[in-house]
Amino acid sequence: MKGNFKIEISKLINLTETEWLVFSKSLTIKHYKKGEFFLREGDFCNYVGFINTGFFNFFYLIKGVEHMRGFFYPDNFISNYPSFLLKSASKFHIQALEDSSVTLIHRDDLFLLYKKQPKIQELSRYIAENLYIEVSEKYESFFLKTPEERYLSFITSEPEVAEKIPQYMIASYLGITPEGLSRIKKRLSKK
Amino acid sequence: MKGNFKIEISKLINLTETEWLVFSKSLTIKHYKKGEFFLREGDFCNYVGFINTGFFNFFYLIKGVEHMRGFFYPDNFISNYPSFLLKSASKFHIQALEDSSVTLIHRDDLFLLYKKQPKIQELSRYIAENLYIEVSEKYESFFLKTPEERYLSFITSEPEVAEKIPQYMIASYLGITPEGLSRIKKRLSKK
DNA sequence: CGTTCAGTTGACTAAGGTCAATTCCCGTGG
DNA sequence: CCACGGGAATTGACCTTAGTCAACTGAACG
Repeated sequence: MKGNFKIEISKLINLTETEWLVFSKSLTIKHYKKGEFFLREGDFCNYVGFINTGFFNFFYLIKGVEHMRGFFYPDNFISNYPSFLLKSASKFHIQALEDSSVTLIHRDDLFLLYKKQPKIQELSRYIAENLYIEVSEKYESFFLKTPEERYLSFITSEPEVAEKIPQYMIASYLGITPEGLSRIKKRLSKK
Repeated sequence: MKGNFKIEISKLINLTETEWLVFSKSLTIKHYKKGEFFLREGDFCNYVGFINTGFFNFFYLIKGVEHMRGFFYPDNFISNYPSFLLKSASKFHIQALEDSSVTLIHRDDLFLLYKKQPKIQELSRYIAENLYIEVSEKYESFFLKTPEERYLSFITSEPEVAEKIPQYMIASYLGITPEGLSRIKKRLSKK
């Protein structure tokens, strides 16, 4: 619940008890049933969330085909950050794969806090920096690895995810077809 | 020169003249000859730069093969931001493709400024956010496009770059071999 | 003129995509 | 408890694309 959020935040910035109280006034908690959408394509993302419990994925829907692009786990932030920052329409969907609980803050409240509390600005800087580092690494590894290598590093680095999602989602996440992944697995099992 | 830097910065944050003076005390200008390195693999990136004039690229060197990953233009920031932030060794090279002039700030000075001037923190938040948005888009388009489509969108969206770099660099940037690009061009010319 | 290196072309190979058929798995209902 | 239905996963046949390696062309430069 909110406890976890506070713990994670305090790893990034030091808020006094009063600062925390001010901050937490802008927070709300929302629950999502499995299958519900945090955000739909075309919508504007007005919130940044922190996942207390549950699990989300995000995907592009192009010509009827879902292109899985990533996952959001507990103790991490969830948002379409480009849409959130640029106030632009989202190009992808974010959907709950399990019943989930998310702590939300609205863009307007966050931007107000930047002025009142410089530490919140520092927090957002950390978040953006970490997001950047994360996506950079994904980007680079995508270039430098074959689908087979991506599959191997996926199941070893994120086994929890790999176990709880169906294989066609994994395939899509790796940028290949279900048939392709099936063959890769077969090939690997022969080694 | 520094003028341009000031103009670009003032698009992002409003600094008073005195704030600017404090800020600019941390800045130095460095010149790079064509071929010189802004950063080498294995080095620690201790600076963020702003390109006044010139042109840089960055690439991974893996088993003797250069993997071109991107370019830095005038009026933009240049750094290996993950290395800069995490104080980790750079995994790639950044090299000047032309004689260049860069305005630099050292990590220590920047971090000090965060405490003295909250606006600088805001600046860094903007920068990180923009970097994130940029690399996210590149990442997504890489997934959703074939090499041929990537080539077409590259030459239409960045014609200046496409014209001034040799074709084997373009191929590497698109994630294909020079031969592959040669065939793509041939295929396209037949249409 | 040669030398050099980027770019092209050809022959061959391997990896995935596509489409269709089949099998597997699991939940539901008789 | 078993039979059935439907989606997920696998398999096979065939195709397309890019990789690899080697040969060749062409332009730049001494």
